[in-house]
Amino acid sequence: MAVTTLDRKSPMPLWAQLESELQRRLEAGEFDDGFPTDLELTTEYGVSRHTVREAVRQLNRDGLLKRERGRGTTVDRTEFEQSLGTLYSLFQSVESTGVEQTSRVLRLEVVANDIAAGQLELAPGSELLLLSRLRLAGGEPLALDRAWLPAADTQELLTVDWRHTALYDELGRLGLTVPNQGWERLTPIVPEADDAACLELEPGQPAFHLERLGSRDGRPLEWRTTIIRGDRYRFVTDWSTGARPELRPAAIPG
Amino acid sequence: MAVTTLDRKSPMPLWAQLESELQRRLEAGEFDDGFPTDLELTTEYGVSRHTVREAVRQLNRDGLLKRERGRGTTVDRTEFEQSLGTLYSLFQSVESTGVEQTSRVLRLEVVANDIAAGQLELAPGSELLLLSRLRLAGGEPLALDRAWLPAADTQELLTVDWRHTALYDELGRLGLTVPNQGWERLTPIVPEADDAACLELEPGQPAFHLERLGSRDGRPLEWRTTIIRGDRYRFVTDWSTGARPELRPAAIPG
DNA sequence: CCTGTCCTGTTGTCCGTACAAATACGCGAG
DNA sequence: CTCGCGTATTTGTACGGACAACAGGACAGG
Repeated sequence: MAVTTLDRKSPMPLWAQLESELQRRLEAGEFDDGFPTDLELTTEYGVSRHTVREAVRQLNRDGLLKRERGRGTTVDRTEFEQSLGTLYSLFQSVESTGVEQTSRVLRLEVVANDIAAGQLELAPGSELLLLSRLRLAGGEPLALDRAWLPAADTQELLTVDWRHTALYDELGRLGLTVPNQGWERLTPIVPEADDAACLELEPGQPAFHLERLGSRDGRPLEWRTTIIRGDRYRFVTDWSTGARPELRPAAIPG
Repeated sequence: MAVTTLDRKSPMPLWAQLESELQRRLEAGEFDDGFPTDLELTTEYGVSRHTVREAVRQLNRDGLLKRERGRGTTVDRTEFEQSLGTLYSLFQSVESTGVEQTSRVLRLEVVANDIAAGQLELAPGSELLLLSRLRLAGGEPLALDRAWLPAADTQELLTVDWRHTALYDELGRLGLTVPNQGWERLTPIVPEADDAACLELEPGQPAFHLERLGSRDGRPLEWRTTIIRGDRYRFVTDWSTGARPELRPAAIPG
């Protein structure tokens, strides 16, 4: 183990070098059983505690670490989930109200869909795994979720019991690639008649339409469209000064 | 001016007290002609430079200040606008495409509206100033905007030429109170027939409905509802790890 | 007038120290 | 065994100093 990877003659500040070094070791999983204390890092790298704190402060700000006075510094494993975007926060916010969420699988099969294939950068007519679920919150329909994945290497997903689990959790559990970046797009729509019936919406009632592409290092892995009931779930943002504007879905009681 | 507003026996850290104090003075406009240097603040408040930097660091992180080595610390006047939420970023993003924005005033009069009065915490039947505008981008309808303000003290707004100006700009220009906090709520709707006609939307087409309450120090000042064409403007968020998810409207070309 | 140099002011980085506050843990009393 | 207390550990806060990096102005020389 090289302990002195810090170059005092480098134009890059010491704390920045230390930050990169610690992030590298974090991603390598070296600190899964406890992060070093400030004192340990000062002796290990031969820098002052001030420098250590400056480096750790950045990692703490990015949500990779959680520091607690008296307890020490720990690795925050929730960071990735927090960055999963609108869809994740929707189900998260519903769950935080204490309402139980379940899924009813409508379709789980290999299909062809040229729109999804195009988003996944596959040839038209490529075989795709379609997972179509109706998501319920407390027994009431919440959203209609369709996810397309390349059929290659995802055959194991066909045997999963999807009623109480999340797609990414299953991908990780089966050792498949989990997206680490992507984008989402939100539009208002009036659902098709059959979709509206699924969601128990009156015909002609509007809803949110969320499209989502999940990728791993730039390679598309998952195309998803979600229709969210607009009468029971809204997006709310506080823009009080100081707090960053952040849209998060809010369940409407009743 | 009391210079020593810092209480060393308070449980709140010195740097946090200093941060609040500086933010107050910032909003009061005291530093419009230059922000003090670290050294000046240390002598003025009798704390170490470390404490000053910790306080200023927060303000810097929130985007209120911009520090530059050798040059000094300056007030970043773009921050407030950046925190104005969805509505601001909508018009901002449209403007960034180079398309010219204009407004056509539909109504500008004193009315009574119990929903708006309730949001503004006024008695039902209170007199409100209603500013109803159709917002155009490049000649095409973009949004239908209705703003209600307490009629008291806002009579001057009746004489403004609203075609090329923003509500908050006019409030500031006339010396009236400008909101500094608030919230927004986004839902999907199918606009009423006459609203749809205004926006040149086919009947039955969905749109975004944005409701907004702007306040000053907790006192409601402005209730606004905006209907945004959903076929030409969407909310897009990137959730690549590291970058915070941020919804911003995206104009759809064509 | 233009240019390069020096000087000054300002923020960034880095070191040292000390105490406070919160938690974890061992140990003795009951 | 359980509870409470004191001690050790760990991070937060706050002080001090020193030098480096950078921007900008003053100034001499061409």
